[in-house]
Amino acid sequence: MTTPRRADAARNRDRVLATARLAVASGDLSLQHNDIARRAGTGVGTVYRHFPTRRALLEALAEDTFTALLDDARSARRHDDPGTGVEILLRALLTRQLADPAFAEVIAGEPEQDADPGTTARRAELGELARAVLDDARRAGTLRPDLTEDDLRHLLCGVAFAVRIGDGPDERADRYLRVLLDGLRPTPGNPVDRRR
Amino acid sequence: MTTPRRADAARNRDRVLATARLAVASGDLSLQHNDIARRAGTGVGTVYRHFPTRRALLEALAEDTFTALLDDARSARRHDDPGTGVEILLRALLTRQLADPAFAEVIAGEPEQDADPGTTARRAELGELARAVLDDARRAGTLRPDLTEDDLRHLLCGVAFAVRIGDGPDERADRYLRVLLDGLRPTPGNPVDRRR
DNA sequence: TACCGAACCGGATTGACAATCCGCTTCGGG
DNA sequence: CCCGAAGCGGATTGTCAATCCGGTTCGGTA
Repeated sequence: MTTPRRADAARNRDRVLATARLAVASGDLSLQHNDIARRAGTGVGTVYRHFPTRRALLEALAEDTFTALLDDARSARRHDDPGTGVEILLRALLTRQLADPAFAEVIAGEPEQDADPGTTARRAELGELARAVLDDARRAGTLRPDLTEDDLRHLLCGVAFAVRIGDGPDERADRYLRVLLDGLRPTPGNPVDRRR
Repeated sequence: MTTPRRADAARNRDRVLATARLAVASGDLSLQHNDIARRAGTGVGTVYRHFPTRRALLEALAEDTFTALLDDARSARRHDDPGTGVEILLRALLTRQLADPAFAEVIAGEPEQDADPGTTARRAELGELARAVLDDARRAGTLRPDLTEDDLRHLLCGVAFAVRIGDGPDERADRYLRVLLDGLRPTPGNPVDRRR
């Protein structure tokens, strides 16, 4: 499923992908096969053959961003101060989502058995990296202990959602992220449970 | 648009609404007019007449929850301790969304000129109540000053989104909400700006 | 009660879009 | 150069959205 054997097939796949990317960039996330086929100058069948599903198309579109995020995560892990590592990781997770709506949709979904193997692998690697970064931070006492890496993924998808609502995808991202980061400290005020 | 003049019209409207509510309760948020008409035992035309739009239907479905939330907000405002007021308000905003997906969708959207007057009014009142509650809290120093009531609405829609992702809409809601509430304090650690 | 115009009903119909399937074309290894 | 496999395209079928109008029902009035 990565790259077709025949040259013309590869060419077509690229054209479709480019067209789809263009559509997303222009704010159209619907990714309708018929539409893309017409714009790409291919038959509908061709689009369906390469990407049997909207989700398949999304995942292909998100691949680059996902890979870039893995790099971000690795550099977060490499960082000496665990608190900063967490901040780098989460900020990257937010930024990448805002920059690439296709990626945002992919990462917000739960892993599925029919996802393409590449996406599944990347997802797994991200999970491991995140767990490592978070473990360090918890050990260092910079992070409340009751949140898993999936919780944080969910929360950051939530923040991305919050930023997308309303107009002006401006500095709100920073503001919202700061709120979240502050909330991640181990129960500020009193050490264990601060219930009113 | 509230209630039709003729008795049969009112009856039909109620039947459609009840059917739609049932569909949503069963997890189907698509609210397809044809489908609802069939299940409600009316013609499609009838459904379209009463609710010209999916959004109109959503808003009608959300009305009760929205009204209940206004009560919540009033009681939050009535509370003596501003910090607790905020917590009550935000917890209600989250809980109501999780309990009523139709309401969640309505409140996540920005106000539109073609929204029904009732919804617009409720939205405005909620805005005023929230602003009051937040102002009190800011004056009392319990709340960071750089967040408007819209920011908080956005953030809580984000948290609701985060909770909906993944399975088990269980205790995650509490956990996520606590993180947010902690993050809302005026820059814990140092008073003004704590940028590492 | 009987009448009548307005309000309402229903579903046939038109149109947009999803997804498949198969006869034809093109590729590229031998 | 040949030929089987791989790929192509779009006609076609099915699903659903949305409208429109001839027929029906309501309820105010005399």
